[in-house]
Amino acid sequence: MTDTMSVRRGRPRSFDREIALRKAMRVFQANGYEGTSMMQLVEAMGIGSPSIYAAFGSKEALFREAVELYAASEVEPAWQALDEILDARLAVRTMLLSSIDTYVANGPQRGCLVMLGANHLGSGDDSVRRFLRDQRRRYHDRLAARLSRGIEDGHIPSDVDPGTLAECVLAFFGGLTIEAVDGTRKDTLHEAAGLFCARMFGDA
Amino acid sequence: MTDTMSVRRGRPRSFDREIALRKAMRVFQANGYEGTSMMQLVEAMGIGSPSIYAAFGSKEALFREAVELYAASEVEPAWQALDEILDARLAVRTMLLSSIDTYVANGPQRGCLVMLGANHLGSGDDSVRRFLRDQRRRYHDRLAARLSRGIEDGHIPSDVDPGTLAECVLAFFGGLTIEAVDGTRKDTLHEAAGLFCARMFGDA
DNA sequence: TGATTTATGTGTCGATGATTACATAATTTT
DNA sequence: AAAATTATGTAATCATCGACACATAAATCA
Repeated sequence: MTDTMSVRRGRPRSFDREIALRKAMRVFQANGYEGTSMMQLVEAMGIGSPSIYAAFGSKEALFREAVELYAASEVEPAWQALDEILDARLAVRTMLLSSIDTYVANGPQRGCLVMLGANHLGSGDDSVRRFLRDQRRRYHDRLAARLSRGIEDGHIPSDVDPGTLAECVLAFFGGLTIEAVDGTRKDTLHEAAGLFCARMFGDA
Repeated sequence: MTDTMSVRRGRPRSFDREIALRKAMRVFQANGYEGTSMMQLVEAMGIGSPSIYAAFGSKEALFREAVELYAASEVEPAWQALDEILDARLAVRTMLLSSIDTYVANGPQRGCLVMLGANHLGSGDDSVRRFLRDQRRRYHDRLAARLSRGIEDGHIPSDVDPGTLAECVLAFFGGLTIEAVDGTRKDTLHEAAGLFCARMFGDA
């Protein structure tokens, strides 16, 4: 069959959609959803707002794409430790430590866009917050699944509910991101994460 | 000596400042700093915006007073467990469990105003965020001091740095508030906090 | 009572928010 | 080359933001 997309006609887009999205991601990461204005996006992406709306639909749709790109390119590398490392205890610890490196690494952008990207308070009908909340739920489920497997493997004592344990890890994880934006130093966060894992899972 | 305040003259204020501040606190708690508009405050407090500015100075000044009232009336009761309970392990656990009750208790207002009251992301020159960050630092210091005393008392093993331990507790605490606004049920949070304390401090 | 002081309500200010109309420019198709 | 199609930049739209000017009302002081 032929190409599913209709043939491109008319004036071609003057910018690279992926690059523009990545720049938007940086702006959102630095300022959050409500904190970034269209003007900031226009300046950072180097194109006019009509082009943004034509290419992405709306500020919220752009934000969602930016979050997905962020999840794939920034948080996923750290979380892959869960899949790659055999010992569940070491896997979780590696994930936490790598995440800390990610948050504190690139310049003024600190903190996780998934965890802190939008206002946490506000009437519950906020679709942006619901979107981020669902993302967080997925991280919880992923953690719970990995810990459950760790129990089967005998790396984690079986007297705890993996869901509860995942809740602990995710809560600690979320608090870490707040401490990161509060300016806590990387080695301090590392020490805290190390202590947390040692106590929660026993010394691996 | 006479009253330090100059004698009250002219038209007296038609509203109770404390009551109005408490109502403002509720609005801020429900919507965060950036999320609440002056119009919402006007409606909730039952007075015009000029009266608000006359009584409190600015939206930010009102927010600061609201946060202080919140800290004194909402979080302090739970944190007093740190001072009142002799065993540091039980003190911290009681503080966490009571805090959870506070967050999930009063209707739609979930989550801690000190932890989640303002955008976490944004250029660092935001005075409101700095204000909340300083509040959080004080909680860290308070935890560290209590844990340090717990080590002296022999309730907590002395092979850990109380500052690092406090960092763990505060991170977990902050993450709990995010989970609370995400809708996690109270008993789930209780179980997580119980497990966290059991693992971090040993069974008390 | 009359003068003074202070709070209130109405309405508005300039700034900024997201979104889009409109005319123009740059392509592809015929 | 002409027609059709699509993207771009400028500028406007409508809503809302925080903050305040102004005249008025209500109290205290002399």
